[in-house]
Amino acid sequence: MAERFLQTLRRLATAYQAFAAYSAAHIRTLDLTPPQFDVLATLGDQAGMTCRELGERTLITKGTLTGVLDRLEVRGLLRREPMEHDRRSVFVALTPAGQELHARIFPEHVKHLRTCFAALDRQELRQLDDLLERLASGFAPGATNDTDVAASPKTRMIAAARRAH
Amino acid sequence: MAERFLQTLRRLATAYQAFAAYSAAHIRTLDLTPPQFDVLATLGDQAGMTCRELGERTLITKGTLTGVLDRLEVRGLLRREPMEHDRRSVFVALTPAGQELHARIFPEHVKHLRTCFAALDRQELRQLDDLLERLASGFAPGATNDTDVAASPKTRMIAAARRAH
DNA sequence: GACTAATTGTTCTAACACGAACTAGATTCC
DNA sequence: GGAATCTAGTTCGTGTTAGAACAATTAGTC
Repeated sequence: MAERFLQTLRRLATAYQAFAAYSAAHIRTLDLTPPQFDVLATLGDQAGMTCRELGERTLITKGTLTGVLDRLEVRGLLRREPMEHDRRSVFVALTPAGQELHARIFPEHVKHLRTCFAALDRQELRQLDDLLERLASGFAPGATNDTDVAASPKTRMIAAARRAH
Repeated sequence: MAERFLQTLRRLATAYQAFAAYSAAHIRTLDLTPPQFDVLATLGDQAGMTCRELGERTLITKGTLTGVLDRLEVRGLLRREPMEHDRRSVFVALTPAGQELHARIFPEHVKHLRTCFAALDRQELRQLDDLLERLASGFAPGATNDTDVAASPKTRMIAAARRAH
């Protein structure tokens, strides 16, 4: 058999793409972009964090993050403050308006996503978990993340998933 | 359990992201962007096709595709020809230089990707296939693709996977 | 045959995406 | 304590992304 793994790769990409499209379409109706939603989801119910930590969690590279935060700040959903101990760092947090928006749309979006997974029962979810984890560990060895290399590609609802606690 | 599916969602996104990053890093060393590689991989060893078909296969929306094709055309890797029967359509195909490049880098990239899947044996690949397919079918119901809605999100090595025949 | 509707590809806008260069501030090391 | 090094964010350049508006063309309908 010629390259059996390519079929699985294709399925992985297709499944992810379909899901991402479904999620993004809903987010757009909420008047946000997917990266903006990721930031909102990551900062929601939190005191705040530095740009560095926020970038690591959302997998948004720092260059991109500046622009995303700018747009949220202009809309009054987010604020930036200089850090006291380390004046290189910037502390970012949601404003009350941002928290309010998060509280309103985050549960709604999760509910919207849930239907995607209705086709799999609990045991299958666990099975899929297991396979995906082993797959990912195969090419994230120690994660040789020299600074930026880690947070490369575009994310999407990762933040949402992370907030499952 | 609060939203069991979110954990699986996170794994799915993480696995895909990690893979996409790994693949994209290699593609960049070949002096191409991922979408450009997708086009090259889709047109390789083929007579050619219309923009519409190319867009469907690579999941690149038509607006984006125009720019991607422009850049490949400028580099002499691709050519566009008017279609005879339907003068709305454009026929795109690789030039000899494009075919030569494809023949040189496509096998190399597949080889590079293969190591990612070394962690799973044949049976596990099949199992993963099955779960992913059922997952995707869960939210691609009839695919209510009124025109563009289908080809929404960013692709990556999808074309490579498709060319597994 | 003319009118309407649908399709193809391009153009345009706003937002991301990555890498690289840059500034300002903190650490290390001698 | 000062020089070399590292780190955090911003800015910039090129390319991708989706969506919407558009012109050109074809198809469907009467």
